[in-house]
Order: sequence, then structure tokens, then C-alpha cells
Amino acid sequence: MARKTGSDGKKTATDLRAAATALFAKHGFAAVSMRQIAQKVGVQAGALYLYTPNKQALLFDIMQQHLDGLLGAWETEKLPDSATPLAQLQRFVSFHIHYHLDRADEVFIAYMELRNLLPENLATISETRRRYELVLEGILAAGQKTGDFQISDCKLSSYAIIAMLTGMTTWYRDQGRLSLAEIEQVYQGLVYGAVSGAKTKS
Amino acid sequence: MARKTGSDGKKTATDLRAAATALFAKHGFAAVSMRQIAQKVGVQAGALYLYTPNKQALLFDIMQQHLDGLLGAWETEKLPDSATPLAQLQRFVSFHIHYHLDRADEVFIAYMELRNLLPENLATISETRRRYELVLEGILAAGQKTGDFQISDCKLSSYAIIAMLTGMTTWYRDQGRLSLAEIEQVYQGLVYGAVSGAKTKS
DNA sequence: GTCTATAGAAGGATAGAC
DNA sequence: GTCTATCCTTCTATAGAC
Repeated sequence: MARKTGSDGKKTATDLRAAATALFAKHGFAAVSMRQIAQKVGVQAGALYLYTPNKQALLFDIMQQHLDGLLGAWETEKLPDSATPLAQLQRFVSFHIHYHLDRADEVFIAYMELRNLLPENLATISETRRRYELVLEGILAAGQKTGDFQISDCKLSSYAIIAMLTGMTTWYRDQGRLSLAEIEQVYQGLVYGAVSGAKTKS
Repeated sequence: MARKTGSDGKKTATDLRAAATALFAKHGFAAVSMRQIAQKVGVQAGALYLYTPNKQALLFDIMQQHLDGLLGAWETEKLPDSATPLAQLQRFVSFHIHYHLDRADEVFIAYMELRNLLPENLATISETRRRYELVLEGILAAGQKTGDFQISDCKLSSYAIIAMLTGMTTWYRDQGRLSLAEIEQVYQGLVYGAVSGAKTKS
């Protein structure tokens, strides 16, 4: 047949992105073929090129949309600038956990497939990611200034906290031993302790 | 020629592992071809199969050797059981940082390429990794018991701390803004604060 | 122990029919 | 908008010469 009955370009474009995201997350960008993606979408391989110029663009778009979405969502969820650094930090931790757990595949891709980006695409992605890191770094710096936090280095601490939180995506499962609310409380406590700077004994 | 002058099977075997490690870390397992590895070793692709049955075994061996080395090194570096939980934790943090930074490529592979392992190989690797996680979990549990640490969940906290520390490998560079000793101090402080459990204000 | 050559499969991407 | 067919490249792995 020349054209699938009930075919819909808009839907196919959306399906393509979803299928690619799922497959890249599961097997890795380099290990997934355009034919595999096409099969999951339910079209032939050639048809994919109506929606993406090539495989690389598909990866880049997935990452960029994810990071743009992350930054945009924070802008709508963050507390007013008048909020205390501690309140803002707690909001950030909660936001980061929920946003990332809801998008485990995209997160995985955005962290794991940087190597497979062309240099110019990597530069763009890195810049967007850096803007997100600066969100947390700014919160920590604000709390350092007010004396609410005891932090020896805001940049390193922001890296450390983001790595800690994002690490959740590697082991979290629904129906696990603890509820998400319980898990979030554990992490809130760890982060709060980390920035509250107990004195080292040794 | 039939055989390279000065060829040495032992050296080639070592070179093969080193070349594969470097390339897998840089480009990803699936994106690296046996031809690329062979070129880096300085032999033809066919010759590699004298030293590994296939590409999968190469990946598995790299991971397994890394994790076995990690566990073995900890056994020689850990403090006696008579040491305090806090001292043992500090030792663990220092050990983990240094061991991982010295082996950035292996660490990257061991964390990133789990998806590309065959199921039976994944099971073996996961079990070895779990034994390492239990090292930290045990230290935290000991400190919880003595009252030195205020930890709501030892398992989650061990995951969180390992993720935080391992995250260093993604950004650490020699000749960076801070010396390794300074960085280690920042992380020691963050970990100590996290397990010392400041009370949450909210 | 390493080479050359190649089998056999699979990959990304394009052309043209419908 | 999608399909079929295909070009051309690259891949893993093996066979056999030296």
C-alpha cells in the first residue's frame, strides 16, 4: 500500500520521539538502529526521515527538549525570590526528585549520551545544563550569604547534591520498600545536613 | 608479513584491554568497533580474537576486573574493625574518591555500560557492585547503632553518598580550580554533615 | 602471533512508486 | 505520508596463509 490507512503525520512525529527516547534509554543511542525505531513507531525506516534529518538530530532534540523543559518547569515551580534560602533549597530538592523520576528515560539519555553528540550539539547542551546547575549554586550562595548554610564551596556542593539526587533514577522503582514521600524525606534530610555543615571531628 | 617483528602475546593482551577501556570510555561500547580497537593496539582486527572470544567478553572482563579490584583494594585500605564508624566513613570517602579518580575510564564503563551486558553477565556484575554498596551501608549502620550518625535509612543513604562521590569523575580535572586535597575536604564535610543529621526546620 | 581476505549480517540514508 | 527497494558502508567474526 502507498499510505497507511488513518495515518497521521502529527501523531507519527510524536510517536517517533517517544519511541526513540524509550529505545535510546534502554539500549543506548549507538546500539539502536533506525529500523528498530521504525518498528516501534509502526512505520518503515525510510519514513522516519520525514520527521528528522538524521539520527543525531533525534538525539539532540530529545536532550534539548528535556533540558529546556527542566529549566522552564523550575521557573514556574520555584518560590519567590523573597523566600528563605532553606525553603528554596527544599523546593529545589523536591522539584528535582519529582521531575527526574517522572522522566527517567530522558534523564538517562541526557546524562549518558553526551559522548554521542556532535561537538556543536554538545556545546549547546552543556550550556543549558550549566544554567540548571547555576540554579542550585545560586540558592547555596544565597544561604551562605545569610549564614543559613555552612558551605565551603558552592559550586562543588551543587555538583555533589545534583549527583546525589539524580542518582535516585538508577535504582528507584514504584512499589519499592519505601514510598516516594518517605524517600524524599530521607534525601531532604541528607541535603539539609550536608549544607548545614556539622563540624568535622577529626 | 606473517608476524610482526618483536611481537609479544602477553603485551598485546594487556594492550588490548587498555585500548578497549580507553575507547569504550570515550565513545561507548556500542559505538566502538573491533577495528578501532585493533588500530589502537597496532594489530589487525582478526588478531584480537586470539585474546578475547568476542566483544562482549571484553566488556565484561573490564567491568569485573574493575569491581574486583575495587573490593580488593578496600580490604587492604579499610581501618580495623575496632575503628570508630566516623573514622571508617572518612576512610571510605577518601578511598572511594581516590580509587575512582585514578580509574576514571573504568568507572565510567562500569556505570554506563551495564545496558550492554548480556543478562548473565549483568547479574554477576550487579552482585559484585552490591557487595561494595554493602561496605558503606555497613559503616552507616554501625554508626547508627553507636549513635554517632543520625541516619533515617542506611541503604538509601549509602546509595546517595556513593552517587555523590562518584559524580566527581564527571567533572574532575587535574589543574582545576581546587586541589584534590581541597576537593576531598569539601566532600568529607558534605558527607559528614549528611550523616550527622541536622534536624529539619520546616 | 599476526596477517590478509572475506563471509554474512546489519547499519544509515535515499529514490521513487503509490 | 508511507512503502518498497536499494546503495553503500561498516560491522563482528572466521579461515587460512605465513
